[in-house]
Amino acid sequence: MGRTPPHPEVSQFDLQQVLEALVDPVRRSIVAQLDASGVDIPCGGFDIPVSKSTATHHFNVLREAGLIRQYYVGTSRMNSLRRAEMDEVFPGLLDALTRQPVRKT
Amino acid sequence: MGRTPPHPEVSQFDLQQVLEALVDPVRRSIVAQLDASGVDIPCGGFDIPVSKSTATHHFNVLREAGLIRQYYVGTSRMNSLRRAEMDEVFPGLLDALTRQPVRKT
DNA sequence: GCGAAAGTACGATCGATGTCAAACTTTGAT
DNA sequence: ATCAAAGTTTGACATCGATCGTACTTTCGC
Repeated sequence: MGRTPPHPEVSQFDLQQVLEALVDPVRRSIVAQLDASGVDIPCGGFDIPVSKSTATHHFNVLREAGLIRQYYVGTSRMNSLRRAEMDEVFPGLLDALTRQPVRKT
Repeated sequence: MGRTPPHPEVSQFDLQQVLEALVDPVRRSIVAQLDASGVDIPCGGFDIPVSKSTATHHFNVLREAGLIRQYYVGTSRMNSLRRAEMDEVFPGLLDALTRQPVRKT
């Protein structure tokens, strides 16, 4: 593994892509948990009701949209919320979403 | 026709449903056009690249999510953005979205 | 009344996406 | 060296939703 996956630059953030990422409740929950905790969290450290392979998919979608940054620490893939960068490009968006609890299903 | 379709109350607005409505570019374009014009617009008065039956579907989704209010005037169905009510329940959300241009696709 | 205009209803289609299981890879610890 | 832990990859599957065409309904104007 060891390789750092590609991350989009701020200038490439796309609203459509960000919305498609955030419309999924599992992914919105991941973002909410990152936002609430304030620290980076490994993939396995989230409370989400899906299998590991599905989780991998969700993290990929979030990373490709620019919502999280991922880096390895040993065998763990850490996830960091790109809060400031998102706020810069889409001011108010994450605020509006994290202010609300994520729906159950 | 003549009958007024059902509209959700503010207390029933659901973030998941609102996001699912706004993730579609056509629907986001409808909301943006309503927001920009400031006046009510009949279904046929929007600049959207879909057939009439598809348009009907999109307006239904927006209405059921609480984003627009619909009422008949003759054979025309008028559409009104429920801006204040949305802002009340999801402050900042419409601001964040209408601030951005709707992507082409 | 009749025709046109504005939508709606109803299927049907087709692509996208969320999901999982199984096999694999990489890293750290013993 | 071996094993376990943490993710990834791949392929399959199922569901959902955007789309359209056609037929239908309602209302307005002549």
